[in-house]
Amino acid sequence: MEYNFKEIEKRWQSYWNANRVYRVEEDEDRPKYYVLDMFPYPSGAGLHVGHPLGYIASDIFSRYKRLKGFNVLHPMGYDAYGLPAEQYAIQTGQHPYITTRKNIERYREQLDKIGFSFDWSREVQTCDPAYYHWTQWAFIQMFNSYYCYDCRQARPVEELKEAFSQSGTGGGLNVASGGRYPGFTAADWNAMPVKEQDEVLLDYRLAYLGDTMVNWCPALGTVLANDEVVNGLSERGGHPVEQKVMRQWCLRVSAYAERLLEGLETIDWTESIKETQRNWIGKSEGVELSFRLAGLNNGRPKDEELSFTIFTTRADTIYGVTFMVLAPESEWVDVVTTPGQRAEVEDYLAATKKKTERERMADKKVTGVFSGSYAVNPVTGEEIPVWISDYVLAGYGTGAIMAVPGHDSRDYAFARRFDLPVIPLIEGCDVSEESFDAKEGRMVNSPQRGKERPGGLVLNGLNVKEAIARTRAYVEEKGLGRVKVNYRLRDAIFSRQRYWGEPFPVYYDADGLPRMLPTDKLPLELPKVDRFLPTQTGEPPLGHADRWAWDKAGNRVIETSKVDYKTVFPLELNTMPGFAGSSAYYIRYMDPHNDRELASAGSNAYWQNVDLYLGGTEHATGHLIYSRFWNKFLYDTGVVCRDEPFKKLVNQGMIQGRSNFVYRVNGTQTFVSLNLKDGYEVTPLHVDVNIVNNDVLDTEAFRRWNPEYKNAEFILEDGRYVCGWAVEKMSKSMFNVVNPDVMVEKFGADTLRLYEMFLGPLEQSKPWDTNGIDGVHRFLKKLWALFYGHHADELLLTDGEPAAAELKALHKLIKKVSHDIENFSFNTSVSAFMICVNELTSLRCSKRAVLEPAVIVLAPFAPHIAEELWHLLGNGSTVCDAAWPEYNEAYLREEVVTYAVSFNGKTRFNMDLPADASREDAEKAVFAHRSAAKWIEGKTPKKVIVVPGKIINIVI
RNA sequence: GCUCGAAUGGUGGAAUGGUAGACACGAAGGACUUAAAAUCCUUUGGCUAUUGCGGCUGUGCGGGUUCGAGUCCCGCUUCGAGUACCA
Repeated sequence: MEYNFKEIEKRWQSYWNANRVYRVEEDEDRPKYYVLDMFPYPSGAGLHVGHPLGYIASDIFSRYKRLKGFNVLHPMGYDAYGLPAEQYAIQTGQHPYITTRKNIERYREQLDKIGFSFDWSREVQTCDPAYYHWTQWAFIQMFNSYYCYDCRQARPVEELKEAFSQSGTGGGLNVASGGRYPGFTAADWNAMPVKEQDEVLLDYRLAYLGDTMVNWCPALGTVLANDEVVNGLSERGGHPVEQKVMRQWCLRVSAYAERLLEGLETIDWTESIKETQRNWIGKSEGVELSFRLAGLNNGRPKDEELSFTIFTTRADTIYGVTFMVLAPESEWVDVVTTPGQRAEVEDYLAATKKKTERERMADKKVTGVFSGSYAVNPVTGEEIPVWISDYVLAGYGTGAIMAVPGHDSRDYAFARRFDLPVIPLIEGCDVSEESFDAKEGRMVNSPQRGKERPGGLVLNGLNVKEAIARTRAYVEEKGLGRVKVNYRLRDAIFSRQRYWGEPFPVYYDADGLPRMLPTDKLPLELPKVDRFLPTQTGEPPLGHADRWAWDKAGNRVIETSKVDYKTVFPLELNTMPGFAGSSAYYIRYMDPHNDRELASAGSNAYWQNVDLYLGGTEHATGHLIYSRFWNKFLYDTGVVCRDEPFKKLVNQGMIQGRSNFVYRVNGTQTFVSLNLKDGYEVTPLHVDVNIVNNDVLDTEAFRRWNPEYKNAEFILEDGRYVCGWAVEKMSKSMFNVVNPDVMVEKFGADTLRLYEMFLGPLEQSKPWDTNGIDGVHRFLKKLWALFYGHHADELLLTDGEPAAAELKALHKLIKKVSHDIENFSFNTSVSAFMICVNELTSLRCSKRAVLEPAVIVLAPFAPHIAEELWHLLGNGSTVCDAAWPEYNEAYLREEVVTYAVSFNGKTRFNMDLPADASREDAEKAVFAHRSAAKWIEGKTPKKVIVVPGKIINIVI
């Protein structure tokens, strides 16, 4: 009987489905294990062969853990809200409700063909109201919380109110805020109208409405988070992005910066992705220093001292400060600009405002303008000019810097452009061509000779590290500033002016202040709006929903399109961004049908957090930061029991496309084979990889492929047309997209699964290349032949006692595969299967006692054929319920071991010895060996090194 | 610029400091076939030697540690990924 994979796979897929084989329930008697894949965006293009790579790996691991006796949670769902889904809907001119449903169906169909062990009863879809109920709920919890740095956790805003009414902002409060309001006393607070109090509180909430500089993308008609902007262009679609101040919902992710950083030490992720997150969080320790403005009156009373604050990590360079720079957006710009400079400054501000972020970056020209004012160096007392330039960012630090051109390359470029002085501060450094940015060397000119002040700061002779410490101490002692830790991590902008996302559970009261919906009114469902397209002006499409309002009785208004704001309040028109729905989905899988809470305490206590998370590195600074933040917040509020969501993270590499080329002789319809093309003037053209097999073109299919080529002629080599190839991104335009369905159709799911693993190490990016798939398919046929022979129809199975060689082949396999799975080295496991089957074939082994454990070991990799064989072996239940076999070292022991004998490190001959020979035995035997004398040449060996079982090296 | 990672045959890739190139593809030759497909067998890093047992060389480059280095250390080169006016 032939290996009929189509029939086998169909049979077992429907069996697993009908018998709910992969359904899991909490089971206190078994240890849990939670394996999670990053759930997909159901895009219109469907799955290509790259997508299942991680799913196959996690499926192997899940099945393995299950065979090892764990209760494995392995769910799947769809991240269906957000930009990609909506862009696809716009492109195809269909409503996102329709496209999303269709795309999900298509994904499911494709996934089902590959034979995954997902528990589909736990499926979640982020666009399902029953799911985003809890996204909205979490948002409300964040709105009702503030962050306390002292207790290092989120606390209810009620507590903050209490503290304000007791002692205002005094009383040692150390909490996260936007710093928009100056400090106040308890009396101030208690005298404030409620409306004003609410506005102040908004500046402390973890979910807050703030006027922030945002990344506005006109083409997409929405703002974007920092991680959605790449090189000043939108990640989706590559549209230009500009900076704009807008009132937006934000999440105070920055409050968690330190915990997000520290948490990395407790989790098992690759060093590179941890490093990426560390850089993204961007912790830097430095000092904030106040600089007084010199003699500036600008219409103010002369005695009023004005000073602004800067942040620096290089406090040691204080003696090299030759000018100050403010960001154009800094609130101090207006203050420092003198009447004489006003016109010039305003021209400059207008010019920088016009530029987009991208233009600012692309434009390497150094620009800036003098404000007319001078600041006083707090250490030297010198007056230095204050400039304005867009190389200083408003969003980082204080939006103002002290410029040290001698030791900062950007300051250096600015100083050279505007002819400002450069003072070297490190012994022997040369600043005639460039600045000396390295933090090493001995300080000089600090202070410069003749400029010493009594009791002043002296850094000369110290190294940079010491100088930084000395300066910090001095600054604190003299009250010139304070030690400050800055983070690059910004708050996440949480509003999108788009239709296809979670509506905010927010309405605006008569004062225009945001109010949360009562949680018992959730979910607030997304209204079905026909005009869902984004707008260039930033008016959210939900504005087209004519009944999008909330009445005082607490109901969504459904009766009237005339909104009477005496009785009815407008609902928030923005929707949440893509990462909202994906930030806590792993919690929802624990208890997906619970309509009272995100997940019950019991289910969370059982499943805890994700043991193994598989996905691409592209989410390093997006989803993987937001999820950790979201989870930490829920941890603070006691909803989940673990501080970190994902214990172990494995990143699968990307599958690139492997494009094929044909070479058309210029001006003809003649195509010349790869190795003959040098004799012709040719143009390489992409050709559909699906009509190329092992780089050989199916010429007939090529003529049919495109009407343009129906009369194509070929110049062949050895009777074949050989195509060229290149590794490129997998994309339709390069005709290199390979669909998993095609592979399943041609070779079967088991072959596809094995082959994707065989391709190379999981973490490595690699091109999809079908050139080797035959070998894997052949392996399955050989395995089949162990049971059925090649052409015979009778079963070869026997019940005999296995021979030593057979047991050895089996136990070698179990050992290798057990090891490999634990180390995610699936490619070498596939090799181990091939070796084992080859050995058993040459031993003509069809013994049940050998084949049965081998089938169990294969089951995670190729579940369909394993299930079929498992039943052939006479087993009733499914192979998924079997137990993973343990290997026995005793069968692996060799009776004889070959030693390599070397003289002075050169291997000269091999020698067999009993496996249990001691070092002494080995030493004795080597001198007795007939080949030894030739190499020893009568000399006395100085030393003999014996590596048991491997090497004997004789040093002469 | 900074950070991280990688470099091994024609190709994908193996190799706890111990006979480099497992396994697979491709290629060459052969068996079975009228033929093809399928299947099986042999060879396959390079150079060299062949009548046989062989010899030399070889893991991007240059050093080092070691009896012994693809593997560890130092210094480069190239490629890839991430990140960037972050003071």
